[in-house]
Amino acid sequence: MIRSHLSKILSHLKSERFCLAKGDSLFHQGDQVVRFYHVRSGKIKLTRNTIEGGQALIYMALAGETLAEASLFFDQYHCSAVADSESEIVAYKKSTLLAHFEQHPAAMKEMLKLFAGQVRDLRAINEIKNIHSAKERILAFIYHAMNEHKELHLDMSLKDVAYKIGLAHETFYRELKKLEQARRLIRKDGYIKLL
Amino acid sequence: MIRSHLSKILSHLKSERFCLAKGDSLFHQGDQVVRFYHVRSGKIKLTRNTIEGGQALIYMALAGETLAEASLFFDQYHCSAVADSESEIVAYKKSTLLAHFEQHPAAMKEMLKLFAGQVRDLRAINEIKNIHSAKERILAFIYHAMNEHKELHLDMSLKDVAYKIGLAHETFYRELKKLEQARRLIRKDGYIKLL
DNA sequence: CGTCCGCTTGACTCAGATCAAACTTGGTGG
DNA sequence: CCACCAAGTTTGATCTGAGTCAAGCGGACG
Repeated sequence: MIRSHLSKILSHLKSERFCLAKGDSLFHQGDQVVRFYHVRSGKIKLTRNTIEGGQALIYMALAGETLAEASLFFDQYHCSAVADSESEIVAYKKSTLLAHFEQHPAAMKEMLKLFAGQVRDLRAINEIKNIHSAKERILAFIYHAMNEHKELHLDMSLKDVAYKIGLAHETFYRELKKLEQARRLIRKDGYIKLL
Repeated sequence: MIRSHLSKILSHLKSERFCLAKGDSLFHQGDQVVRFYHVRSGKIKLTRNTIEGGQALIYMALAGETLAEASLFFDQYHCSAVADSESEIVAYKKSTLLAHFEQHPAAMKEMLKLFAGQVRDLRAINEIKNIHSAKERILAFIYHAMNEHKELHLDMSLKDVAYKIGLAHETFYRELKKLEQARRLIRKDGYIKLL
């Protein structure tokens, strides 16, 4: 899991702070890009209008992550952002940020590193989604996301994890239970420990 | 589809040129990262060793694309690269590239833009893979990847496209045929045109 | 106290994976 | 020029496992 160190990079930059209640909107698809956001706490659901007129979750930005990275270089947001729980957001003006990068290449380099990690991470999830067996898919995800102690701290609901790896949440619960019964892992609180 | 403009960014930088025959290896998972690669022609298959000891395709880098972006900031390659057809590769020393970025922030900014686009693209594919219906998944992919004329130029085999969107190639062929018979699209040569 | 939502389990169904086989196509080499 | 091979494409038949619907539980929160 790639975690942002953005706050370090941009600590002395002028910023705004927003506190959102669940359901509050941050921006809408098609809006002019003015700000770049960093999630301090809570979670922000990014959705996109689908062809059929529905809404599809494209990403769940958790505490410590940034969102709409690509928007920095585009004029309009290509997705909408809504708080999925009470959230605290730090926002930087897009123009301020780009100007800062002009003058501080080191900050830009950190940003580049951050994005590179994102690319790596997304490709891994993409690969995982090609595993058809639910059990193997779950194991692959845990291997991918766990820390060096073979532990996975779940900073989101199991339902969201299920979505993240492309499984129906019922299937996810079931397979997780089976894996636990087969002594492949232990679950407690917000942790999963691989055996 | 995000296409690289890397050659423009790095045109005057010292580089090496490799010509690979199909099957030739560029680097292996675990190798020390020395160079950063840009595909001029052909295609490079990126694979990763799976837990079970197999090989999983994680990305097919086509002409104009870069590969192993994340490796710029890591010591080892996290995947292996093998030419999937006769390919021409331009390589830059990692150290040269990073030094160039130090002195030319504009180049780094272009790179940042490139990565940001990649992130956007990968999230889109991720979203597409969550669509369960094969037919809808295929349509969503075409919508995503087509140009302004509702045409999609396939620079890879249908089999690879099937893999890219996470379908068994048989299913992909079948649904494509159905869509063609239902006059939703036209297929000819390496093109798909939406109606 | 009621509502919401994540979690859990059961039963059923079917769409897509899988196995199998044939046919194109392109390239290689004798 | 043809024989041959490899790989992509196509179609058929079968089957299974994951999606879906449904229903109940429990904790958080106002």
